[in-house]
Amino acid sequence: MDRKQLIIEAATKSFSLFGYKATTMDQVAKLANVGKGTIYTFFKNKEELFDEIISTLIKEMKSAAESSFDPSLSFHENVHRALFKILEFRRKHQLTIKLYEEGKEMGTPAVMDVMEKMETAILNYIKEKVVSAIETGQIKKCDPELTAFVMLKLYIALIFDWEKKHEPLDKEEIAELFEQYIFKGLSN
Amino acid sequence: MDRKQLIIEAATKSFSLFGYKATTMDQVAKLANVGKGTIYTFFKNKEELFDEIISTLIKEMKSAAESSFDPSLSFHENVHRALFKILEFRRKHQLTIKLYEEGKEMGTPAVMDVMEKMETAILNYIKEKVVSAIETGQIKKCDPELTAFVMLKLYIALIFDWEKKHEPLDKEEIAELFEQYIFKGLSN
DNA sequence: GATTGACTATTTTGTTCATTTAGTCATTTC
DNA sequence: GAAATGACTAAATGAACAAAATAGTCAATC
Repeated sequence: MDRKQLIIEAATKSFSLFGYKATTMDQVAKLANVGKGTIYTFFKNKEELFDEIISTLIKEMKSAAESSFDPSLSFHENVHRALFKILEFRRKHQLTIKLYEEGKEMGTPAVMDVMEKMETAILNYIKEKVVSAIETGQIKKCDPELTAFVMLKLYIALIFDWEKKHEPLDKEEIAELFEQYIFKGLSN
Repeated sequence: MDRKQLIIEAATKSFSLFGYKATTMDQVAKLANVGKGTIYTFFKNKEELFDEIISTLIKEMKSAAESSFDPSLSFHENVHRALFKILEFRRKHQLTIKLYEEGKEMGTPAVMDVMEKMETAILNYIKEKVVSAIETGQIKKCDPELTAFVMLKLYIALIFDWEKKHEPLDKEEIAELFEQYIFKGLSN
């Protein structure tokens, strides 16, 4: 039985359910059916355990997005597919939501750090895709970094902020809005 | 001498300097050279005094935006001018900065309420402009509320969030980006 | 009748002390 | 003897209480 994996799974479960701060190492040990000391043979401390989980999450997200990417399709279409994948992914992963909330309303430093890391990873991924879309002439010339930033902010605004005062938007609506605002433009 | 006005001015000064929570009614009374009881002959309580100040601020913001509106220019040029005026206003005004900070890092309920009220006022203003732009056929048919929301979020992201990790964008750059993303679209 | 500031009830803040928790390490287990 | 463990410690957190500050009142004053 892979003890390290057991620990990671237990910690992921607890972080997803209760957040970073409210997860104790005793709890993780108990959940993993492992002595607390064992955790410290694999991870230097709580934050490093957390970091490993997040790094894995980032890798999983990237490969989920990548697997939905089809170079024979248009950039536009690929953004749709990647968006759908990430949206599905997000629903499955309680963890991201929990952490986003904890970062915002408690400002737990370890969580803030990790969210920044995630944001940077996502921005770099989008940026890379934007660069190749410009190269292949699929979209207009634009600043890739700024464009990635705008796309992510729009996404976050639609997913998290809009829900605060309105009915949540479903996958199709979000994809449609992206198309309307970012790709086609409002001008007649 | 208009005692009510003196109170409002003193309170505005103190809110701007110290924020809502750190402003005491004793302080306001002293600053206004007025007995504390006098404040309560004009305002039911601290929050109502605060509300009156903010309502005035919102009115001032609206008229600042309105004054920058030029019907001979295109819709998107006007939207940009109006939004920029509002955000510039917000930045210049010590009070809004202080309140923005207090809302974000202390979450003072009265401040949060008021910030929401401000955001709603801005959103309604944009929405109204979007509605008439759709009617006059200047932009495509779209959900005015969602469009106002997206525009405001994009502006805030470009003006406040982008600066956290990059060189600030100037007025012209922001205007161009807004046109590029929202109005023209990225598609070729 | 308007104004006031001493007064009160409530909230906020500071402090102490008990509990919880991250991380260690001597002991146990296989 | 290497890996695993959980009782242990130092540090962080939070509960409980006391003290201070503050919003709002109201009888006295102008």
